[in-house]
Amino acid sequence: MRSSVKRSVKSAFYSVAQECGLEDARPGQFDVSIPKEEKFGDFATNIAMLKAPAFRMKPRELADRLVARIKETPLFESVEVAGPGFINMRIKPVEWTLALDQVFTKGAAFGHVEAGGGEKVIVEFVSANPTGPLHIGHGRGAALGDTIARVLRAAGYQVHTEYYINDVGLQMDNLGRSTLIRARELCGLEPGGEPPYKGEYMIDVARGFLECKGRAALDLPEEKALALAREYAGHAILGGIRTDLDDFRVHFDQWFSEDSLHKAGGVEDAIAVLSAQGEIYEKDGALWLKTLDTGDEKDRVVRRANGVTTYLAADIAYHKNKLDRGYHTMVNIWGADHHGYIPRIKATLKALGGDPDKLAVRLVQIVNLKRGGQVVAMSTRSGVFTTLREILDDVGVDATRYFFLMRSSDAQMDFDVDLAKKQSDENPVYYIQYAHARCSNIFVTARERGLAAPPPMAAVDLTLLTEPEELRLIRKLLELPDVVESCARAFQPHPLTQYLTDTAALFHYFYHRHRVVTDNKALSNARLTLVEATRITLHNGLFLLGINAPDKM
RNA sequence: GCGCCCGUAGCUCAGCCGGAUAGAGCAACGGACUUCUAAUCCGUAGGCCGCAGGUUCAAGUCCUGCCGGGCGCGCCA
Repeated sequence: MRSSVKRSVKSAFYSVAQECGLEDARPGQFDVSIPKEEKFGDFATNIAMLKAPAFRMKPRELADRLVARIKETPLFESVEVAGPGFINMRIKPVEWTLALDQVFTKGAAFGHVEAGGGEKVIVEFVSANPTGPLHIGHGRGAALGDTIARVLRAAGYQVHTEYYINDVGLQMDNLGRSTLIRARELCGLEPGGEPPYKGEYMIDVARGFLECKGRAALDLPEEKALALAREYAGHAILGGIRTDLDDFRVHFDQWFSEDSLHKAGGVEDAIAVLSAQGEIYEKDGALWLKTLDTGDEKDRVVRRANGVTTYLAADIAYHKNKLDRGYHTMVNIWGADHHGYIPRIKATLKALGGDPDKLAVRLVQIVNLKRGGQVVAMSTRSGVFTTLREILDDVGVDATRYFFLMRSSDAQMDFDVDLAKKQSDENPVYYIQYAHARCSNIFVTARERGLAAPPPMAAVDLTLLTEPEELRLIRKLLELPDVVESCARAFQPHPLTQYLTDTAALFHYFYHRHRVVTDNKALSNARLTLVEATRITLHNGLFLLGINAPDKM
């Protein structure tokens, strides 16, 4: 609906421009927004205020002339100038009700838009080191990345999701060492030091290691035992991570191993290419990448003096790999503590001849865990953290996802576990789900009364929907495509949660004022159709958030 | 010291490219179940948008400087 209005305003603009002898005037960027106050109409535009100088007119004067033209479109009931030069437009109610038809013709695809034009996008997220279970902070990134991927798909992009596994290096050695130390403890042997990873989960990993490889593994030479432990523990922990993510309804198209990158020579290859471009130089025996001129604070080492490549080198190779795979846009969801990394990867892309703007990094701010009113600091190394698993078991998938998604990702948040548990019944997600269940239940009642529910479209006269509560709801339902598009553009899904809350509120409001199933069969059919449109909208919106839409609660 | 994020109702947070009288949920208070689910609805109350300047028809929004909170500034990953 908004796009139809925008077209009308544009064509009015060109007409007026011609009248004024300004043939080459362009409307440029202007707003067609939904006013906060209903009395201002269905849509408002600020175009007259923006373009008045170009026409050498006062805003209201230009607005008057535009109004005369806009009015010619039969879509509008009224078009008027208001305030400093806003043009307020009201759509004929019947146009709204008839537009409801698109919800049914699109069905499960209602809300989808073509904005992406099939462009290839890769969304990389979570990518937690396989050295411990996912904690609550990873959960936030997982919910965000997965939902961004869903929204981008709905917006017409070809989306690939990926988890990058840092399965090499010092941390994996530490993991292996922790496993061996815990295993020796379990066998009553001299542990041989403190485990680098102190979390209790390491004891379970060690137990699994002993069951799988046998006690004899401990008698192997240190190097062999370590390699065995490292490999076993890495797989075991990654398996747990996959299970947690599956249960959180987060599924990846690909799990990309850093180790595979090394083995395929990708890292050396990337360094060679960048060297050939003159982007890498040698100093103090190490190789440095020129990142300074892309906004970094200093150049960065990619290969140490001892010949070992750095973490950055692998990441460069990984992003080169993404570039080579032909993605138009690369979305990375990172923890906020990695923000210093953005200039480095952008520098890499630039050096490789790619467009640094292809990389869109969304930083996820810290999740502070609150328990008994106390903020608990978390650290994988010390083993003090609340796992995603624990939250899922306590709070449930739906509420947890909603909780993470209802806030902007770049604001820190406190996750008050006690509150989330205690007040789970009052979590706003239930408000939306309840609206959906209510829709379904109305159909049950309607069928009991012998009505087809939802009714076949041919039997429905939508123009019977004339109550303000009905029209308000219809207007909101038809906003979904706009919301999806703007969420996709910003890589930011949280407006969708607000939209669904608003939609549910308007539905509950309608429900309390009007009976759907009555003796008036024609009206009942029209209202049942509205209920079905609401149900489809809520269902599709919840799906984008990865939240269930129950038929019964 | 430098860089990034945040500061809006008692609490948790929305407020997009500047637009009309700054919103939602929770908490508080008062109402509504013989009627399709009361996990709902209606009403009341609650604000120096951190502070100070600047830009303009218009600033919570943009710019500058402070104040407060968080994070980052490794030949760690």
